[in-house]
Amino acid sequence: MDTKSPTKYDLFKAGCPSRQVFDRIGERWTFLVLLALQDGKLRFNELRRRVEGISQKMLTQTLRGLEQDGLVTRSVFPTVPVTVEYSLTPLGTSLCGAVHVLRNWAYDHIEDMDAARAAYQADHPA
Amino acid sequence: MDTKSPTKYDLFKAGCPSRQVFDRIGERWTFLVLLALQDGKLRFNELRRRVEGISQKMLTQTLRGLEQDGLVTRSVFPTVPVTVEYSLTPLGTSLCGAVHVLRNWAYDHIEDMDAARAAYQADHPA
DNA sequence: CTGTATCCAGTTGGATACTG
DNA sequence: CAGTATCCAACTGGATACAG
Repeated sequence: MDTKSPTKYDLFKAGCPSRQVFDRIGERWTFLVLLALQDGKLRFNELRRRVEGISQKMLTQTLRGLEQDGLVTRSVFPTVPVTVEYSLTPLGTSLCGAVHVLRNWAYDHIEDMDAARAAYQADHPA
Repeated sequence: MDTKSPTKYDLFKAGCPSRQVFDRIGERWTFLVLLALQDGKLRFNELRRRVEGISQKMLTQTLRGLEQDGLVTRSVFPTVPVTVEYSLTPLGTSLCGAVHVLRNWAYDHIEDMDAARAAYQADHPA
């Protein structure tokens, strides 16, 4: 059991590991960039095209965050113009596995959630 | 295989199930409230005390979101003053399972991420 | 106790222009 | 190609006051 004791890290305390990771994952684009890289390395603009709706600014920012956390590797090749490749680190690949569980849950239950929202609207007239 | 085909829901398209669920989970307090309820029903102020740092406004807002998505049930008892209990629905309990995978990943790998951030700082002097 | 309503400072993130 | 820099409109969320 590698998991730290609840005494050291309280789930409901600020700054616990869960909050750190969920803060990163919750950044809206992070999990998409992570999943986009799971099949192998991609260049900046390839990523940009792959993830619908992401702006250049947010892609840069998201990648920097992932790089800092040791989840993604940035490789620069001194071609002209420059070539930059991004790929998952082993840690990033590992996180991807956990993200997939949530992703699969989403696909399997989205209709239940949609139905619940419709029912809620019906019960709560404007 | 219940998972919908990639044709119907493209992971990288706006509005796909993953984005909807991650948007909700990513709301900073959502996953904490979800996990706080996994051991049974709680009242509003019990939840408030359990989740460190959440404001009354955000707790209300988070609970309304979870309720709309069919993840949490709100029960009002006409006592004086009023008593309100929140509990997970089966759908919410199901989501909790997926959230736990990510939570456990966080506990198991937070030190790797901390180390990566320290290394990044060392390599990128201000 | 369990909220709702309002104010407002801080953050987010797109658009745009520019660089090596 | 792969960014950086800047502006700014929109959204977020805490604090506070009030209510059933």
